[in-house]
Order: sequence, then structure tokens, then C-alpha cells
Amino acid sequence: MKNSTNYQRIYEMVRQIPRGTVATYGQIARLAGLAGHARQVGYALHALKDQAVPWHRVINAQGAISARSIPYYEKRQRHLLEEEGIKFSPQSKVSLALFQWKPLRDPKI
DNA sequence: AGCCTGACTCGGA
DNA sequence: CTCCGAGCCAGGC
Repeated sequence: MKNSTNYQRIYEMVRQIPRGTVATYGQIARLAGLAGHARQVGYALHALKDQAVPWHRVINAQGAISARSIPYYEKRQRHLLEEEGIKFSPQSKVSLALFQWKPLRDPKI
């Protein structure tokens, strides 16, 4: 990666997501000072190899787990979230109103 | 160096 | 409600 700084910022933010809450890609991007670069957050997590950050707490803006190349991971992510007390709707979606991380420094929320 | 791909999001039709 | 297009960037070939 050329600019590892951006990735570092993203990882820092993801690491700060409290247990039992979730955050969206766009939200992480804003908090990391990369507003509008939600996609980059996804790439950063994709490039992530070790389990140093709670990547499973990052979901898309619809409160659903984003599909990735390996379907199995999707199931595993859901399991991890459920173990933290996060509930999924019949449509496999998380209620952002209830579980989304709401840090004070995020103006949009 | 150039081209293609992908864990996203938002606004408008 | 669903579908489409544009913006954005790192990594692999």
C-alpha cells in the first residue's frame, strides 16, 4: 500500500468501536477524516490479514453484512456479532437505530 | 506504466 | 420501493 497512513487511520477507528455496537463503512471513513471514501474502508479491511481489529463490527449503510468474495465469512461475521448481543432482523439486517456506534465526534449522527 | 477489480454510499429517476 | 451512475483509491497482473 502506498499511503499506509489512511489505512492506519481506518484501523484506529475500527479498533475504537465498542463491543456490542456496529459502525458503517461511511461512518468509519468520516471519523478517519476520509469523508466520502467509504469504499476505501472496505478495501482497507479486505487488505487486513491479522485479527488485530474488530472488522466484524463494520457493516454497510443498510445495516447488512456486505457480501464478499468468500461467502463463509459472511456467516462467521454474523455469528460474531450475535455473540456480542447484536440482533438481526428476519432480513438479516441490524437495527442501526439500536446498535450503531454513536461517537460524539460524528456530526452526522 | 496502464487496465481491471472490489468488505461502499448517495442522490435522482 | 428498486435501479443506475458517479466519486474514490489501493492492489494485482
